Amino acid sequence: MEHILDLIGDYVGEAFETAGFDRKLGKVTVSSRPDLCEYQCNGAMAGAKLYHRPPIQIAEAVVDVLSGMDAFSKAEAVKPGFINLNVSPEFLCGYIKDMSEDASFGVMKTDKPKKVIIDYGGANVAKPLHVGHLRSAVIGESIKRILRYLGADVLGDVHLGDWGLQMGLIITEVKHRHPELPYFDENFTGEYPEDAPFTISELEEIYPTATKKSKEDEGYKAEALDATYRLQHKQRGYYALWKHILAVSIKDLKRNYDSLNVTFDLWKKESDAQPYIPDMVSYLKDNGYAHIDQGALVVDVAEEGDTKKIPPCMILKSDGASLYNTTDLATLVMRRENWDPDQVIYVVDKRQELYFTQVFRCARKTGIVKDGTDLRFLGFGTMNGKDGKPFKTRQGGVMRLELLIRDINEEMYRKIMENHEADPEEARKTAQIIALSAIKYGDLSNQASKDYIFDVDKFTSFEGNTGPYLLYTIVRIKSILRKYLSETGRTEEDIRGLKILPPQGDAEKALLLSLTGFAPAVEAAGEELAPHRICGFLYQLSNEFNHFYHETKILAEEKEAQRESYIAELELTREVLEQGIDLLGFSAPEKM
RNA sequence: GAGUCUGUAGCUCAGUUGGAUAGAGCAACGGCCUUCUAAGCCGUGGGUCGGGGGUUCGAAUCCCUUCAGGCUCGCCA
Repeated sequence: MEHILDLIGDYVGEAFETAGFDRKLGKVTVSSRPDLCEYQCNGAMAGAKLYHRPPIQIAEAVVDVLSGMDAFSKAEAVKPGFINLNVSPEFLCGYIKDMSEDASFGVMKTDKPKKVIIDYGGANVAKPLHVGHLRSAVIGESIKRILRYLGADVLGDVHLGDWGLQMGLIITEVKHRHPELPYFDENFTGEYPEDAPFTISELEEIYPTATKKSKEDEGYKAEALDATYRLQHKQRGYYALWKHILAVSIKDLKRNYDSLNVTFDLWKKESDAQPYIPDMVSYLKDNGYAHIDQGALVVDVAEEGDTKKIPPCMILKSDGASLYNTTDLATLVMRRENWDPDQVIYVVDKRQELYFTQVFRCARKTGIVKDGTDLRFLGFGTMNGKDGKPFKTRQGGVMRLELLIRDINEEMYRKIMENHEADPEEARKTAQIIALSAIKYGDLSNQASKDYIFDVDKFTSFEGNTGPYLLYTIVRIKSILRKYLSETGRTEEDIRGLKILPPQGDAEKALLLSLTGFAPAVEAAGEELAPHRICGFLYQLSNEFNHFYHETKILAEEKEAQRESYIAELELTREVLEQGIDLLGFSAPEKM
């Protein structure tokens, strides 16, 4: 379905052509001066040089043609050479009708779906999620939904950190506490227990304890290194214990991500990429890509035109061990073999940008990814506290994500109970829904690449440009629709068949005009990987709706056809808003 | 030191890729609830878009310069 801007642009282009100018000049944008007009075209000014004529003359000639067209209720040429346009209510109504019948509200799905893997989440096994993980999860989830909505074939991969010294540390600490366990008996040949010898909360305590010990005690550290080595060489008992760590930890991570409404299609781990490393390393060596420098195996990735020296991409450390780069490159090998993606998007802290530049260049240069694979780095800024410094607990420690969410849920629950009489159980559920919208919208409404301030007070006050405001708007609409159904005895199916009439008043027209912005907003968000574009659209739409709501008696409207038209408009607004917040990764309650 | 990002109202942020008089929300002040949810709506005040040059019909947006801050800069992830 063609966008309204293109549709109008076609008319204006035609008018340019009829008046004797290039139709390319007929590009139309939403007006920057809504007090003057709805849409504008600046092509006359661009054409002034081309045709050596004053822009206003060109504009006037074009306006002469436009005035005869049914699509416009106003077309005028203004001072330097602006062409100001209002669309006719009938034209707008026609577009809205098409939009409401379109399954994706006018969004153009790609006919050739590309295969995309989004690498987000960034969780580590045996470590609780903390606030630092929030942005990756929230932004990545939204990007996944947006691209999928645009028709791409998308896989979200959590890419779990489950390899390396951290695992050795945990195993060592477990060994110290329970040396009698069969995992540490090298002569043990039987079946290992099915249940893990620790719970998730024990696991979360074991890791920091072990880290602390290893820093203070050389012997302990050596033990951990040894355990890591044994694990990586799949010593039976260690490997079995590691499996327990994974199982316990992943179960807990899933629970946490679920509570954020974040889901992954792939639960791949760093360890899954390990088998690809040896072949990859020999490939890099044999083809002359990698060479030894200062004892380490590296691939040069400097390119002409670099504004600074880009250090080489290190493949193996001077002790021969692999490192993060190795795993990430091997992961690309694995992804190519298993899924052959056209695009891989990394949603990670922006401080890793240089590092990923190295990895991307190395992957392209060496053919680890096929030509044309689009490797995208979507770096996000730091989540800061009110003081502008990285978000911390009151004690100055790292804030666990679970606790942050719980705090906001509590605060929300308190607010609901304070404002309304509500069933406590119902209120708990509603509080969760609203709190999630507050957290996610607070993040997504900012540009991802910028640092942003996570102000708990602001988010729990829920006024203005916030998630709860959007939910409130949706709930209002739902409430009216419910009442309409019960008054008329009609079904939700009936509502979809109601006819939309050309808008009568300014508020109604503004609402419909605002609705037409859905497709461009979603497409822009997809192209720029920028969910905040959708936030901006939804906020504007909500404003227009609330304005319309206050000006219009909907259920009390006397003319039935008009009332039905209002209801149909409400339904479309609701559908668009709910689709919009779904793309952001949250949903609306029935009441609040 | 080099590179890079950021700088817009007291605070938090937008600004549709160069358009007209730079917009919201908080905070401040003033209105609107016997009528579809007031978590709302309407209004008032608040700006040298860090500073300075340039490009052009036209700049918050592009170029140069300068100031301030953040981040990064080979064996961590």
